[in-house]
Amino acid sequence: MAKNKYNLENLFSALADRTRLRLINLIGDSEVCVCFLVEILKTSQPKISRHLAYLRRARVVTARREGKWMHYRLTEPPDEHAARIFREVRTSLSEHPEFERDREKLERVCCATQLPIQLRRAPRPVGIAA
Amino acid sequence: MAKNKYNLENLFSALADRTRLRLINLIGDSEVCVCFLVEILKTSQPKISRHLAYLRRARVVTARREGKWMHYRLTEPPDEHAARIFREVRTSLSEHPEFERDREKLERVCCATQLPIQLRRAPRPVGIAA
DNA sequence: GCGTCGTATTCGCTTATGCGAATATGATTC
DNA sequence: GAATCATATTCGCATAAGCGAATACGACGC
Repeated sequence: MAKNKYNLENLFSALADRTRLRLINLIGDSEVCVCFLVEILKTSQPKISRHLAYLRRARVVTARREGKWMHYRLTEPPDEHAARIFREVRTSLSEHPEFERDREKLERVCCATQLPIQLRRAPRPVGIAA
Repeated sequence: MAKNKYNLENLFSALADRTRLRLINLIGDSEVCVCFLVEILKTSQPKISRHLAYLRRARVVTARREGKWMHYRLTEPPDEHAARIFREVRTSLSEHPEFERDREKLERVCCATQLPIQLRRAPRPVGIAA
């Protein structure tokens, strides 16, 4: 990445990492709080945060603060071609078994009547009306 | 890259470089000799060769030897999703002005009645009947 | 065989990327 | 204001990627 001018290479660099693909897949059409991402991916919070920053720079996610919590949602990259490719990538992820499992896990965790202790007070992901 | 198992990250790593995108774009639906790629991209031969090796490892090109010359053509990556994404990428490149210019230049050079000196004996790119 | 041509690889080097650990920031609660 | 919670950033290090220069390889021509 590194460069400021938007180009396709930046998009592909952002996508060239397993953790980031999993994040994109998990966020999907919802707006998801960081703490859920940390919980589902069973990864350290700084690592998740850094990868989210990477995705922000590539302009494929946007963040919204709500009190202590940060919510992330996917966004269309500015370049038209990049946007088309990104949609195709999301479709691919959604059909990939390995990534489906992550989404199912998020579903299970956030829809359970009892959230795990570390998420007790966290705002649950919300679907975005497309 | 580095890993052997085929996955999406490998594809994106391969695409995350300007020179490689230009190579993919230049090869397009034809089979192109390395010497043309070197000539059009005005880059050193070892650099082109290394990037082609990278693309080979990502399984998006295949090479064919003909005497002293190596011909490269694009190929569908093995994974179905990767293949869909790759097609989308190719379409995007074909519509991008910056990349169009490269193709026009290749067209001009290889269709000229007189090839430049360093390409005098080189086999011209040939279109592939899809 | 020897030289040459087209291409591929290796060798140092520099820069970029990813990581865990520690620390900083920003908002909330008391 | 102090403590705490959720998140972001910095630091130091290890590994990977990209580059030019030099070299190796493989096929051809003599």
